[in-house]
Amino acid sequence: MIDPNKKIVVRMAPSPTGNLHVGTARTTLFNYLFAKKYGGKFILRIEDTDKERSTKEFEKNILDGLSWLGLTCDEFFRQSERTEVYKNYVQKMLDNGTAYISKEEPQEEGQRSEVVRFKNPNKKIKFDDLIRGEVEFDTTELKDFVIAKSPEEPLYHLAVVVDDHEMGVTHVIRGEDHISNTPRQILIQEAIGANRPIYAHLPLILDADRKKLSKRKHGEAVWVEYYKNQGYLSDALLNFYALLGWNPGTEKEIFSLSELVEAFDIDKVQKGGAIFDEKKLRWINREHLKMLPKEELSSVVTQKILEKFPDVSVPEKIVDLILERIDILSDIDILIADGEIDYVFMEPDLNLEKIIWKNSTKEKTLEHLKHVVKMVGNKDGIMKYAEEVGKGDVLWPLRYALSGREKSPDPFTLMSLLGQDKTEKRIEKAIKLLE
RNA sequence: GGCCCUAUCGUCUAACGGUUAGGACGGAUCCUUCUCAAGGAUCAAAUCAGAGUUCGAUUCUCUGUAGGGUCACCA
Repeated sequence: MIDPNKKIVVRMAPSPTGNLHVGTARTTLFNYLFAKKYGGKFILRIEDTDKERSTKEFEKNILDGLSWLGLTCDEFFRQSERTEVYKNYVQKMLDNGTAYISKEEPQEEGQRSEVVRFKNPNKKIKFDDLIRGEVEFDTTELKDFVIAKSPEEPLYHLAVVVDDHEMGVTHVIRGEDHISNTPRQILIQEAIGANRPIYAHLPLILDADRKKLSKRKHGEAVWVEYYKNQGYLSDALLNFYALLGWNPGTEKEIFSLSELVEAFDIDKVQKGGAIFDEKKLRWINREHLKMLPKEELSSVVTQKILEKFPDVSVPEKIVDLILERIDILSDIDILIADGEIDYVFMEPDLNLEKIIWKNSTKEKTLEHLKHVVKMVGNKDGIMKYAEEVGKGDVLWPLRYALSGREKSPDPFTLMSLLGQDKTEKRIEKAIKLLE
């Protein structure tokens, strides 16, 4: 299937009419993986022939997003800078009769009274799709479609075919929503004498209702930027995109980008659409978070804590504690906002009823705390005592005295987080409350 | 509606035409220092339907059904 003697050239051709979409990012990844796997070239081409809808802001968002993801291209083009090239091809087609100037009745504002139409030979087009196998269309129903508003203003199909030809693109890997564009583009290739690239149409990413992901319905959640802002790691996102429609043929699920390149095989790409499951994405992100260097996570955590508690010193040990409770970086904000770790930096307010474990008594609890406060730092001693008199009776009030919370890490973790002084102080406070 | 694509647990998916149809996410239950979290273990959970080919179909063929994509002077 892959000819080792022929250099592979793929391209990603996003249109800057919106922010970087997750579907675009996924398709880019597959192009990137395919190119890197076989030592090919990966071209990024901005398809901004639609001057009305394309903006520099969107282009920047797409470029920034791809670079954040680490999907770097080998060559870069912008269609708006290539109008001369298209003009030549339009002229060529006009000259050889595969296209003609057509008089039109403008139906909408901005429409021309003259456009360039393709002279449709009305034939059957058959092509081999790397993923789907043989696909056949009858192009008759396409009629003489418009390929340019004017020789200076090419439309999508023309520009794509010309560029893929000029840039030597060997493989067109794109979303399945383009499959019905393929016969049109093959027709144009034949008209200009271009080689036909090998096509591979990727299954779509679907929402929970099995529909194409749309901005209208899902808002910002269709943008890569949204996931970046949520605190997803770029490698985790890439890992997740790859598993949507592809599998390594092994049971390995967590991959770095370079591991994906290594494992990638286009023959293992699925045909059916795949639902975007954020739960699985969160899990993948957590797995990547666990592999992150400690210092990196530590600096993020520290920074977020200092936003709420400006002058505290942040204990190193808190990073592990937080890592256990989060899937994505923004979960840290939630943890902090909910006061889940306030006890580390502030003396908690204690509630008399809550200090006492289940059906224990005030007297017993007081006795236990008085005993334990003398053993701070001696974990074995406390455990031994707790086992003698009843674990819950000792550990619950101890933990509550330190955290002021019904749910928290265990008392020994708390003690090491707080240090001896604070620990003793808090237990004394609980004792006072009980007396 | 026309054309095209697709069809294995709820989800992502594995399975030379021969498996007790496997794994992962999520869920449930249990264990693990009192609670939580994390971790571990166990369990539930699928071949869209009907024909055909075959000694034998998840796998090949056909039909049906369902879902999706696409039908611009957008890309």
